[in-house]
Amino acid sequence: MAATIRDVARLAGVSPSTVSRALSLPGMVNATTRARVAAAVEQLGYEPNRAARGLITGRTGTIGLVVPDLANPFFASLTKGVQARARHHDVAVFVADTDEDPAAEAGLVRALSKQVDGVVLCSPRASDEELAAIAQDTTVVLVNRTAVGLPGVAYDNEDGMRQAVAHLVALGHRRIAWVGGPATSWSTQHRGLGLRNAVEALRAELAPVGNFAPTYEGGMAAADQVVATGATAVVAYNDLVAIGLLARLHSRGISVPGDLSVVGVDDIAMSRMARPALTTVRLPKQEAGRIAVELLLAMLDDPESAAEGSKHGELHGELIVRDSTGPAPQK
Amino acid sequence: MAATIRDVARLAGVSPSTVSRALSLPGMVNATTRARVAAAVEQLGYEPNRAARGLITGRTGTIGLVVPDLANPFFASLTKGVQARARHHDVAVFVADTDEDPAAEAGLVRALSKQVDGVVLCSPRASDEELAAIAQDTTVVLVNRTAVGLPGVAYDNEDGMRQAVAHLVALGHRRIAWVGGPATSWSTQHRGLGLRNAVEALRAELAPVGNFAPTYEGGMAAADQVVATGATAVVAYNDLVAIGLLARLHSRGISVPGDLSVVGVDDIAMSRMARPALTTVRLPKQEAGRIAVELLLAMLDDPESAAEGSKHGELHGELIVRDSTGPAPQK
DNA sequence: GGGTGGACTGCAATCCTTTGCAGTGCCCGT
DNA sequence: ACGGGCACTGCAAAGGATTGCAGTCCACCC
Repeated sequence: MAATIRDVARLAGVSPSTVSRALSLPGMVNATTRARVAAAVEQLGYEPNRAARGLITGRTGTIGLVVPDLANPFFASLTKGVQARARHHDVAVFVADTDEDPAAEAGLVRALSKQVDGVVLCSPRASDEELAAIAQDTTVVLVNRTAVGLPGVAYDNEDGMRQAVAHLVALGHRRIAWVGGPATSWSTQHRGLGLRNAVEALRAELAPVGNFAPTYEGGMAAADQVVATGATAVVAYNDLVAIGLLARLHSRGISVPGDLSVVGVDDIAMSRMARPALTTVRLPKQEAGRIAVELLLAMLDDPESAAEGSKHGELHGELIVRDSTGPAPQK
Repeated sequence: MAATIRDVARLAGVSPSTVSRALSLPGMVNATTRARVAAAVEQLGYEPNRAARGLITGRTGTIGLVVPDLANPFFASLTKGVQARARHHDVAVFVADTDEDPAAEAGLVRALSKQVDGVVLCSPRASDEELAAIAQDTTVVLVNRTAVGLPGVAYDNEDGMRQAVAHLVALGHRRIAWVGGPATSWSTQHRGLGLRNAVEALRAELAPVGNFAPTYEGGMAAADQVVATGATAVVAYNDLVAIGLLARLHSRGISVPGDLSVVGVDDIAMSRMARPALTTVRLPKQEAGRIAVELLLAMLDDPESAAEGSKHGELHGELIVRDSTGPAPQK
């Protein structure tokens, strides 16, 4: 059906080898020949068969992306970034969604590894050991976390938390509650740490209320405990949790930001639509996806750089102040 | 590196052909031979090389999915459904996001068509002619709309709108505003039609306020016009628009549902987090993705059914009543 | 006992492209 | 005038799996 390299060769009056070279190593063929080949390619609408090319080069021109949940806007943005960047490099992306099941990750990556050159893995919960095992199968770039020995792109959570705390302290808050996400989550750990450091540096006080699901429901569940801490401000694991807090606080008649200021993390689309619009630390999600792709592709092109390992991208968050934070209430 | 079919053949003491058959046409090989092959496969961890197989069978074991915007929760859910179902069939999914640029669709499908067996296309804006042209390149299943001669899965918008109107009329509303999405959108047209029919059947009155972007901003922009119609209820193109309406109405001090009832369409995650929680027509988004995959795979397995054309899936929406609708105000 | 058919299995071609190696022809230097 | 080198091009193998065709072997029938 589709034109093959032989058809092009025949039409251009050259051998298939020459066609192949004219396309991939233009410097190696005479300009006039190259033009004839180009014309034939054009006329026939020829495009190299990727399977055949992959068979011989060992490369598929495809990368995989594994995320916990596509329906989560955070991962959707990430996916968008990955996809856009990959297309820019003429690389296709297989996406796979683990449905928030960390156990499925390893199997998925293994299955994927046969069909792709490498994978971008977003695995907030897995341990470093599990990740190391997964990385045996194929070239892996982590996103949204780091792990020793593995390349990845992550956010500077400490810095983001510092910005949030500085904002709250400037508003007069002294006691700040912290609603963590899943205990095993890399981000929870780093955000918690960043918060402790920031609070200490600014002579405020942190009131952690434990670990909750990183969802709207998680936020609803945490709200009453937040109130019980007596804090005048709260930092939530992410925006979904913050919005859950907002909902429960509202139904309890607690005013935000009058009685309690709320800060989220991520800046998903929903945040600016929340009522009150949510103050949050914006994470450049698409950017993370883009950088992960660049990192992965660079490793693929030059395996040395992979060996040298631990290539990292680090991204900074930016505090977006909206209406959910305000001056601390006077006692 | 990885084991090939010849390695397996050697270990099992048979020819590569027999291994191939043992795996894909088990009935053709002797049970004991098959067992030996199976053991060898197991021991070597053999998996057929997809590129090599694709080269000869002409099938890639991959389908494409083209959506306007992955970051839109509606399409994210759809993607999730497609992806899950495809994995179930051991088929990989390339996803591509057109960034809401209908002009990019054709090119994207064409590029994709070289690498996939077929594509699931979500193209709300393209004309029937454009779609027909696109479908030349490869096997296409439409999702979220229909077009003559092309298979697709769509929602019964008329029915969904009828449910919404029946609900509103039962609450005493007689004049219902309608905020349409992009004029060229298939869904806008069908929802508008369904609304007109339903309103007529129930002796109410429709007040269309025109076409807006299918976004939060679109809803904000439409709100004042909705108010100006004097309607006591409004149906929005989708939930995003409805949430935008909610925001603007709130800032104008118009009570929902006290002064005005609001109904959306889609039931995205955000809707139940809105304030007030949004009454909406829930569309089975993942289900649509799943069915589209089934349809596509069936057409691929049996091209006849493709020729017979116009295979369709139809899905029904379900009205989810939350807090944004209430009794019509007494004049 | 020879012939026929059935049940398996193997051979070899094929899918399409890339790439190491071996030309071919020409130019230039000596 | 001849050898060497350069620039370019072609040959052929390779990559891994599938499949039409042909072969082997055995059992069974007449």
